[in-house]
Amino acid sequence: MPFTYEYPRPAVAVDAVVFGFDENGLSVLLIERALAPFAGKWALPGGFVRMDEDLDAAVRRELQEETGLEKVFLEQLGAYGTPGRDPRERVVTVAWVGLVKLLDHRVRAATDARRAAWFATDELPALAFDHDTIVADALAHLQQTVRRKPVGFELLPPKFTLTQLQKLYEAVLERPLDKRNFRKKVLALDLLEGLEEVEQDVAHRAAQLYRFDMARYRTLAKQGFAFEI
Amino acid sequence: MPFTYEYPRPAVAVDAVVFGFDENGLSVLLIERALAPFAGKWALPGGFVRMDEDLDAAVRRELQEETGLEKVFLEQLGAYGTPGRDPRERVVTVAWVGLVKLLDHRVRAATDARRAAWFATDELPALAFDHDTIVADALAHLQQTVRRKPVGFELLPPKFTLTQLQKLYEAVLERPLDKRNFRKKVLALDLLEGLEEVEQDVAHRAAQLYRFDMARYRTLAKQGFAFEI
DNA sequence: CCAAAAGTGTTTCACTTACACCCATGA
DNA sequence: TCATGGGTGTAAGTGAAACACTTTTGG
Repeated sequence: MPFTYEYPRPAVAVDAVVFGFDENGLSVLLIERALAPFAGKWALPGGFVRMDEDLDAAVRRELQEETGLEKVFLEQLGAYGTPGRDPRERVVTVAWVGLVKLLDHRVRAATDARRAAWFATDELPALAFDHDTIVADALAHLQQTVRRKPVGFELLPPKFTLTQLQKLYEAVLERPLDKRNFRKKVLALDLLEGLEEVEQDVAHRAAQLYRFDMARYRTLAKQGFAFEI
Repeated sequence: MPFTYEYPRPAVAVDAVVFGFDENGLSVLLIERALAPFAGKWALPGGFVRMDEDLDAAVRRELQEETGLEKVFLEQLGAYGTPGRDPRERVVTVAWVGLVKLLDHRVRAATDARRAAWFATDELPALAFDHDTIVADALAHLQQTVRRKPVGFELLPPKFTLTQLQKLYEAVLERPLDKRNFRKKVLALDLLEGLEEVEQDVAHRAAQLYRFDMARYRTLAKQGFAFEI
């Protein structure tokens, strides 16, 4: 069932740079390519856009199919279309940055039909296509985003400690932060709701758990918000 | 000479939101559509990407062909690909934000074969396709960019006064700025080079002219830079 | 001499930064 | 009782914001 056009057309694809976070730091979700080109290499999850689906629907579908992830927080990163970036033919891809609560998703991603795995951002293998560039751009984008929106919380479980939150910011910004100043500033945002619970099963004083106030979160996310830390 | 593919493909286009600035404020360059759909409506300059050209090359070519503009400062805004955004068929467009020194280009743009004209950003007509949305996103992008990079200077003539620069920032940010604080901050950047000349033919005290130091400009543009004003 | 815009400093306040010790808990 | 991370306050410095008058020039 061929499709014919008067002028040649690039193929249009989507790719996702999905970040997760846990005690080992920041990770990116990759899949191992089964087919040429770059067979055996790791690459970003993604695929071709269908004619009747929006770009964000396409990337959500591909994430679901290839890695099992659903309900991912996604922002568009930009289009990559240099001729030759795919050796087979001209492909223009629209790249997205995704954030997930890693612990929720670790197992499902690894047990899918295609091999999918999380890689620490400081130990990434060489990737297929121009995906190295896209991941580097996505990291830079995340560093910017984290200062403007409280998206950090997209990466944490529903209940978390202030130390976890600080480690997350340190991992994204790649620099150490002062504990007292960090707590002062983040609590001053009036975004966190302190719970009556503490973490369990730790060999030291148990930390208080927090969750974030969704209403306040949406207000801040909409207004722009500047979290210089 | 038809082109046939196994699966259907969207068309891939580029569109440019080019901003200019003069004594009347901030303007956007539009072209009047000759053909359906939206014949007679104003739209962003743009067109389809050729198979052998990069995305930024495509937008530069279209700008040259449709408006006469060349050597425009361009940044990618993002991809727009919702099905139905073009009533004829599926088109994914990659939008760009451009900045030009308006006075250099005013005449050429208006004398081209197709009708092209500058519109003040606060008096835009209803645009074809989803171009209203793209322009709104481009304005938001410019407001962000202007705080992070000294791109404001892309919009001014080579020699300019501090008042012109302040008016530009006021137009982009849509709020008044304090004259003394503005001058203090912008001069503290060590980016401007004061000239021995003053403006001519004004009915009041003539203002000193400045130009910007390209080497310093590139340093700041690369480093990120934060110009909160 | 009048109109119009250019040019110029200081004070106040808020926020950022640097910094060190005691506390609670489980092993 | 020891090891581990949790939790807390203050002082100094820096940067932002508010604010009004004199100067220069051409008409």
